Amino acid sequence: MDEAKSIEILLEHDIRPTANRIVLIKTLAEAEYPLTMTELEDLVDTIDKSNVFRALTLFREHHLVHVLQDGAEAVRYELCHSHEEGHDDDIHAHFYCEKCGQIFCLNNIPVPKVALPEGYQMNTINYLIKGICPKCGG
Amino acid sequence: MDEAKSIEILLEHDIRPTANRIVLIKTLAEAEYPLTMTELEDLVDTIDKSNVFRALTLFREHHLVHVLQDGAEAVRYELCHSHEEGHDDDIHAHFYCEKCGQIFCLNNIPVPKVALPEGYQMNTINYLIKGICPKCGG
DNA sequence: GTTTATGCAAATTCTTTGCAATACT
DNA sequence: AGTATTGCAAAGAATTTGCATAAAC
Repeated sequence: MDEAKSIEILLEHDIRPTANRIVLIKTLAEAEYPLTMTELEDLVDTIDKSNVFRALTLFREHHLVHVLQDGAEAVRYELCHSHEEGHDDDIHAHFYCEKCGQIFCLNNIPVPKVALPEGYQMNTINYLIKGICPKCGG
Repeated sequence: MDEAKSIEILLEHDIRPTANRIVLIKTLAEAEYPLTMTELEDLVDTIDKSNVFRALTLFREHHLVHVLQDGAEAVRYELCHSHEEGHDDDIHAHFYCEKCGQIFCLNNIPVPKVALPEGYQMNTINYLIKGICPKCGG
């Protein structure tokens, strides 16, 4: 992505296009997969991590980036219901409430499967729906 | 869950049923949603966190628990492709390779949607397929 | 008696904040 | 001038390891 395009994107989201932010956008755009903050830090090691952090926070607030693997922000464990080695035939959907932060298991909603491209072998699926739960939706 | 059942589960997975592990299994089984390590630590505050950590690692290795929100273990950012406030109409599937740890965007695989129970409002979906990527699958 | 599990302390890593200096309008 | 942005340093939080003791087989 060229600089002009980065600036355009920033302006579209009402963010002042500073030099640092332009580099960050460019780096994010060119990455082949979503980056962690740390990876982004390492790719643009001219920018201090506190600033990377603040830029990403700002981008999120302005809906310029979205966060993958949730907003619960953490590794979570639950018991497997199936007892076979290697895979889990009880994969159900989960719901993450963006207001109260709680995770709900939607046990009776099986995870829909998709056809994978050639060469990919599926083991399990994380299907996390994010939104507002009944309690918070009032 | 009673103690006998916890012991049975541990033995089924070839794990020695020590007192600590029995408590951890019981706690995980009774939790209404997947727990973070920290939450588990707090629920069973008799057990040191290093031990909780080692027990969970063991459980994972023996396929007794599975990990939600991936094994990349981290919050990741990527550019939004849609520019509308509040939601993202470019939600596509992601693939996490359990061997090399890389995340792949499956851009041409849209995330399948499911019908939510009454009261839940969806905002976005994380659809993460875990398995082995073409490179690692040889 | 040998192996396995545990607790404590401490090392790492990752995320976040305080503050003074700098850049922008 | 006044507000927004930045870097540095350091605080917090979460995860992970080393090691000596205790428990299990």
